[in-house]
Amino acid sequence: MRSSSSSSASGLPAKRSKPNPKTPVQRSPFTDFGSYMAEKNRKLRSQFEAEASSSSHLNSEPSSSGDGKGIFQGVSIYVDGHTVPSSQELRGYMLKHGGRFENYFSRSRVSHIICSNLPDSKMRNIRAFSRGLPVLKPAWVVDSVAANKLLSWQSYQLVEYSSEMYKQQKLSAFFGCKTISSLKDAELASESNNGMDPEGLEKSKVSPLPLKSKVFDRTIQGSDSLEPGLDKEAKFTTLLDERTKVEASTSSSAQLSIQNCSRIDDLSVDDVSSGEPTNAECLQASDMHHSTLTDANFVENYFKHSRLHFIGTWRNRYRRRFCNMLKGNCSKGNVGFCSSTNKVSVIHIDMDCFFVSVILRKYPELLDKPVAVCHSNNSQGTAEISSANYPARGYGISAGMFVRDAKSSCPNLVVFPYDFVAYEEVADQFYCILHKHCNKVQAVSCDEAFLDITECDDLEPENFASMIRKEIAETTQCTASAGIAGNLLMARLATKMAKPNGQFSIPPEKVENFLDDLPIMALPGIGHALGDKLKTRKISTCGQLRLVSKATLHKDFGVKVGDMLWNYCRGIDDRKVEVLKETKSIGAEVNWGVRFRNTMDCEHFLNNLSKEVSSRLRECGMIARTITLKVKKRRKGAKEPVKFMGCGDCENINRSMTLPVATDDPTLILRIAKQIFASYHIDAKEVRGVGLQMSRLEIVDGNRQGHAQNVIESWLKIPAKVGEETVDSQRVAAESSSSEEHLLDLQHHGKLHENSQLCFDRAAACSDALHVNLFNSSSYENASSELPPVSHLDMSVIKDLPAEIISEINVAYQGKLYDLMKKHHDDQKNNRLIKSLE
DNA sequence: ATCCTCCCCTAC
DNA sequence: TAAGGTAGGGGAGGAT
Ligand SMILES: Nc1ccn([C@H]2C[C@H](O)[C@@H](COP(=O)(O)OP(=O)(O)OP(=O)(O)O)O2)c(=O)n1
Ligand SMILES: [Mg+2]
Ligand SMILES: [Mg+2]
Ligand SMILES: [Mg+2]
Repeated sequence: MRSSSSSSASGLPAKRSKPNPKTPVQRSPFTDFGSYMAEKNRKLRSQFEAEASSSSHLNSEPSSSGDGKGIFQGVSIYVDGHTVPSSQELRGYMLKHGGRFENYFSRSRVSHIICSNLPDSKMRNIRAFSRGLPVLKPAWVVDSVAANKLLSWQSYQLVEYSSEMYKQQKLSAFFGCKTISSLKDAELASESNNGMDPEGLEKSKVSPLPLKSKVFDRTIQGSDSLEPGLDKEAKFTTLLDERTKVEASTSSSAQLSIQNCSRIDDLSVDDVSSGEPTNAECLQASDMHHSTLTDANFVENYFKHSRLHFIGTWRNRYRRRFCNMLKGNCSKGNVGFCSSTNKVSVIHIDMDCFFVSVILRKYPELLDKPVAVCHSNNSQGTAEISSANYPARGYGISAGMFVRDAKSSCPNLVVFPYDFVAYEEVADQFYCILHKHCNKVQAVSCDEAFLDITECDDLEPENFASMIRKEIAETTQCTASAGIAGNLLMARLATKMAKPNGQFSIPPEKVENFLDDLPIMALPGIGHALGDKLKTRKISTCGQLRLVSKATLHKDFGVKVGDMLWNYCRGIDDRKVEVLKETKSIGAEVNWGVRFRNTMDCEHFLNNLSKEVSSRLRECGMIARTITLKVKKRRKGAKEPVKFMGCGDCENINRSMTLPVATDDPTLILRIAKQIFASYHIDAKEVRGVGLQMSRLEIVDGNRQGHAQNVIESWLKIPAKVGEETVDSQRVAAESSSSEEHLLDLQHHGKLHENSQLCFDRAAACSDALHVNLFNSSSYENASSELPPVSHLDMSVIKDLPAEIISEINVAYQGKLYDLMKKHHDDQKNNRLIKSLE
């Protein structure tokens, strides 16, 4: 009540509501959602007003210049990197003149980013990082103070904003013309696809409709289509022996030829050991961006192209975009109270061959031809298939398979490159539709969710499913399939039966029969390891698994896993449809293209990874106490991996360290990571993968100032290590002091625990938290950042748009549009009321 | 018992 | 050439 009224007061040109709800009260944005949104909208409004006033060079905020509240009223800056004047001075200016200063970047709390000139290479990062907020020179603040008014920021921009490209993309998605969306990504595979790739082809055309060409026809000729009517067994058998990834050292094929390659010159290092060929010497000149040896910015570039990174990070983007939907959807609904009277009804819905379906919207004539999505079309290549459509699956092609294996079983396979922006858009549309029709949605992945429709009485489950599928197909031009059953397990199994483009219901009385011959591997939670273990016990179907006693299962697999097996093979599943639970860990790892010549290379990489992890923590508003370094080390005797630039057969070496105080400081994370790495005592040349994971998370304190003080305070309370009274963090970090290393060893052997905290010096705690972040600049991550502020939208126009489009725009604005529309609606009523009273 | 850390396993 | 990530569940075993 209270919060919703205050949010509506601040969300609008709230001239007649109280001028400014007192700002100094800073509540945690994450504990009070209403005020969080209110604050967010307030920020956007002030930004809008600052922009609007730019032509006249006057601040349009009526109160701010007149009533002494200060010229920076409503302005909240984040200072990135070193500036002149210093960030502390800028902070002083802001606070003195009614503005705010944020120590940490947050899209919701920052209205302007202040940054000094940077080298070109860093510009891109800033651009991505700014997320649509103006990036300005410090002079904007200084000059404004001097002029005693808020000056237009336009002429102080550090980065010119040309977001037109993206806006067009976004609009094209709304109106179903999909000509532009992947032009930019087309070059990805065009180089490798030898002109056989229809994506590359399209680049040379302007027509929105793909025309057939000779090359094109040749690629698709002679493909057989898959016989449609597969029965249950057939649908599930592929799951049994799909194991294709064997790291055997077949010496024959695509081994890299060892060449005399020129030494990399931008990182002059001369201690490359002689004798055996080094990592650097194994590379060819054309490898520029494919390994850590040649690409100083490898981490960022790698993630930009990684499909697994895309699907792995999607959940957090969803969390942010649909946070308001997640809030109202409390999962405590029917936990069995009403289920006695009303049978629980669950729908599982999953897009059909998602990545392929998305691209085939532009090539409908290929729908019945074998098509896959993959980085490479090279029939010798070890690139992995991401998704294969159903005709392709008829040839045994499935996700994770090497493209050379796929092409060898199906030479006519058409391969498309990735289009992550498009997947993101379709996923948004998908979830928009789900949330529109159901308030109990459990997101599983970017193309898959559970719905609890027990309380959607107005429609039979089957009709509900077909209604939703129809809307998804019409909106996204991609098909989804649905499973309907009495619990999550059976609904998920039903979906497999339903695919492609269908739906399937398993009523309770059919459950036993359905499961009898079902291969156990088809059960969720049973993968290769469990499958093998059961196979040695001569168990391969659910029917056979049912014959094993619960006690035996407990003994062999533990209580929880034993229960799961016992329940699932009987179709029992107690889980409820739930919203996303709180995050427990945040991490980043790279196990491809990792090749180091020496420790320096490795530490450079750790530096980038620390920044990456730090920025991910900050995006989530989290800090962490435990840092885990994960390293993959080439196993003794293992050859160069069969997969190009892969990690091959490795030993995993993981070790964690818990800090006295939670952090998100990249400098501190780096220091710990280096220490742990040093404690491994391994040769950097043997490293094939590196990861950093942060756990023991805490939600960041709303008041960062207080937090920073606490950190410093508690760090200062820790007694300094003997013989380490100098606090030169740079030096200590750089030389990786051997005493620290020993301390870590001791700790790991259980001799020290609390004392291990001593190995961090005070400088780390006091180190300046401001720094240049290396944010990911993948376009899908900024998907909604380059739009105009939501306050620019004209509600009277918006409200007349088709619901579909409103919904899309709402997603683009992370749900803020609906809020604003509601406020607009309420305000209209108020206006009328006020008018009638006057 | 409960909480750790260090794994392995699973899913997309 | 090619982009083998991410996060949660849970078991084993040790510390408390
Ligand atoms: N090993 C995997 C599994 C999945 N994906 C990506 C591509 C898929 O399109 C998407 C969704 O995964 P699904 O398991 O839902 O597979 P599909 O949607 O492709 O096929 P299906 O029709 O079986 O759902 O995730 C991937 O890149 N690599
Ligand atoms: Mg799918
Ligand atoms: Mg899926
Ligand atoms: Mg399984």
